[in-house]
Amino acid sequence: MSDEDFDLSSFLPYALNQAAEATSIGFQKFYRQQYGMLRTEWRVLFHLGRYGEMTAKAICERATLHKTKVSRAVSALEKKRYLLRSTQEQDRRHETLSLTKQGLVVYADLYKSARSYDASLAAHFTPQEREVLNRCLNKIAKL
Amino acid sequence: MSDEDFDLSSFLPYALNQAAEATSIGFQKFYRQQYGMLRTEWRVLFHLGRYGEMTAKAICERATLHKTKVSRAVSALEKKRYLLRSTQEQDRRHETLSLTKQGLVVYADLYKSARSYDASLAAHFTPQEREVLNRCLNKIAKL
DNA sequence: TGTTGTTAGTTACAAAACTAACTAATACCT
DNA sequence: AGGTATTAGTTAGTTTTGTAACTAACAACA
Repeated sequence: MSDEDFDLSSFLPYALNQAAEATSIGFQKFYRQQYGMLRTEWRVLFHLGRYGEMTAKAICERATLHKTKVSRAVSALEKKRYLLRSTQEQDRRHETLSLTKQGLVVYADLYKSARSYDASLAAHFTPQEREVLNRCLNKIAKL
Repeated sequence: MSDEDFDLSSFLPYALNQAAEATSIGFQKFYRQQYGMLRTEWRVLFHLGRYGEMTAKAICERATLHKTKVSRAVSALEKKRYLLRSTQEQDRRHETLSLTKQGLVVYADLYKSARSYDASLAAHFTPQEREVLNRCLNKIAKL
């Protein structure tokens, strides 16, 4: 690659950020406008809805999120009555988080929105492109 | 796709964010640790170094950045003596931004780092994968 | 000329994120 | 048992971002 070809759009961290931001802004309206949620809150909600009850620590690890961010998201979701905490008896440092009825309803709605939003993005690509894109992104995320 | 297959790693906005964050963290050490720069500052510096002098407005448009963000980055770069502003005579609302000698040196160094960092990322993929990845990301960014 | 509208860029205030220090519970080791 | 180290999670203070209102310069047109 010659020097002239290396502009920002071919610099992977930049291209990833631009693409990530573009899609995030589009999806925000579902969780932000409709439910007043922040991105981290949506992620925590999704984790609990999709994978079942777990501790904040487990969410941190699965989502690569810092514990302070998760702690605040959990508080916010609790205040909205979307989740419940329950301290584990055998080790009172852990608290199991689980969605309330209302939380499950919100999750179900956002889950549907996520799927259809994802489908609308996917429509711009061939199945092969989607496969490559998905594989590469997940590989990068684990670097 | 069945419901069970739709987890976060296959949700494009999420996968993009995770990948973007992973690569950004890796590249931060170059501009942040070495030069105390923020991401927006690096982007502005790169624009001026790569494409030559231009106004803040032009940078906003090329980089899809909000004007307040650019305004602050320009002030920071000016304070570091990496760039100069000069008000255009024919329309005194515009100011042309250009890198100082020192700014050019920093740009050259970060440019080299960016290229080698990018190459180290690219090494994980086949030329074909890189091509698909690049094309898809730039397409998404323009949606 | 004067009024209205637009544009480039800045500033002020509020929201959100990051870092580091903290608390409370438990484990480990003597 | 008692002291030290870890671990889960929270809180406090700073930095960074986002939003909206602002200033200054110019344009357009009566």
